Amino acid sequence: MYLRSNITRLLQYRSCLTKFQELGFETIYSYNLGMHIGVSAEQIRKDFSKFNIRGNKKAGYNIEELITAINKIFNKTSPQNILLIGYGNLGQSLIKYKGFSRSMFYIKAIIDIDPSKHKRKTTVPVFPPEKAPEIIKKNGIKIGIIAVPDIAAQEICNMIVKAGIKGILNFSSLVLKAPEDVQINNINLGNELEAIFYHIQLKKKNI
Amino acid sequence: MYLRSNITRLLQYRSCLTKFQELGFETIYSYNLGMHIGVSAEQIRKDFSKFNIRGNKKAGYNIEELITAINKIFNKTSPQNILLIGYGNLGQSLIKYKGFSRSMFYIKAIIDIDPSKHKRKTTVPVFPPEKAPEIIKKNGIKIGIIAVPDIAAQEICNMIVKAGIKGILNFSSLVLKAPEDVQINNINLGNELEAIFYHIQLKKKNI
DNA sequence: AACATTATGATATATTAATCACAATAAAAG
DNA sequence: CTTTTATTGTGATTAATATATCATAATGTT
Repeated sequence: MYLRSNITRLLQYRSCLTKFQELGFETIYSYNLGMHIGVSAEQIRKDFSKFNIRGNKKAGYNIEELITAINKIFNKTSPQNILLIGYGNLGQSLIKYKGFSRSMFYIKAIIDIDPSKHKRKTTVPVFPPEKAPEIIKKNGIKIGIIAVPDIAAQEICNMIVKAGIKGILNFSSLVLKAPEDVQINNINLGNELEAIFYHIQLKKKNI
Repeated sequence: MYLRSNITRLLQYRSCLTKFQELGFETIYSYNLGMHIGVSAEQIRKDFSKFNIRGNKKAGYNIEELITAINKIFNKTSPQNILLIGYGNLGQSLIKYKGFSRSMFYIKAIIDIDPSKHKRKTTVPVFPPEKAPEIIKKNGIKIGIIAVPDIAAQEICNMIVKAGIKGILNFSSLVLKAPEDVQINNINLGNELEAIFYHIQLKKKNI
């Protein structure tokens, strides 16, 4: 399957490189990295080349420089604030998940329609939907995480996009409609399992 | 972007169809469904055709039959047990997430290396890693969710694959190596945000 | 009989990756 | 210092995959 884009690969390279760095390596060859990620050495070099990352002929790539260069591509210069919409099971899980802050993304505020949640003492404040535009504009928030039931997802999407959101991580199972300049990535945990299960059965039959 | 596979689309069709069904519709035309999902009518019909789903000329497709047919493709005849490995922040979030059971996937057992977690009173029992093979075999578990730190992911993967796991939902940021017949899907929440952020900046520059 | 829609083939286009090829060059070896 | 060598950098070509478009026969409904 051809589902990996070059920027997905870059992120994979980075985590692999971090691993090598922790193991004490200082340089790495394209061939070596490719082996570990499962792509060809040429692919590795072309990806780097495309982003103007240069190696040292005969000596390969300096791992620390590589990681720095990749970080620069993703512009991790300043922390980014995010808005979480939906404080149900999934939303609460996401708040507890520490992986975002590792990547310098911070959930600045939460939006939920349930008034009882606005009064709760939480580390991140919870607001009603009508407050969303104000919060987005005041904090210059560019990314929203949609973790509301399907039925409410498109409406919320429209609202936050109108308020200035340019990127959405969508956990609903709907295909959200938004202007071209809004980047939407979808994650559906249930669907992932269904797809895995489907492929398992397919492979079973193929034998 | 060409990142949608036909089975991903089928799942999208299903959630869209459910929405239409809730709104009281009984039939739908390929053109109509396509509009809502963002693909062409021909694409819709070809996807259905590939899986031997037939519509009614002039009258379109019966929504209920479509949903049933899609469910059949994903073989939702019996609930599937899953093994969760890693009971840290992410793992605990996944346990609380109710979306899996909606898709008839149930987390049967949890594996974690921390002994203090084995004694905790949890709805799903927590076992040490060495128990994993036994649990997998005894329950005929085919799918595992890897939610452990990167450093431990490959080792865990090897162990559960050896014990009979055929599908893995991998939340670590490593590219896991496993035999061809093991289906691995990757989710990395931090990377998703980074990718979104990257695209936002890209689009900003393009204007 | 008219018509709208499905079903499907054929063709074209786009995207991505794999493969081959080879010049350039820094490092290592002699 | 010169030669050798391994690796990068990159173009060209091919292949694989996915999607878009066009075309048209088949057919159930009106």
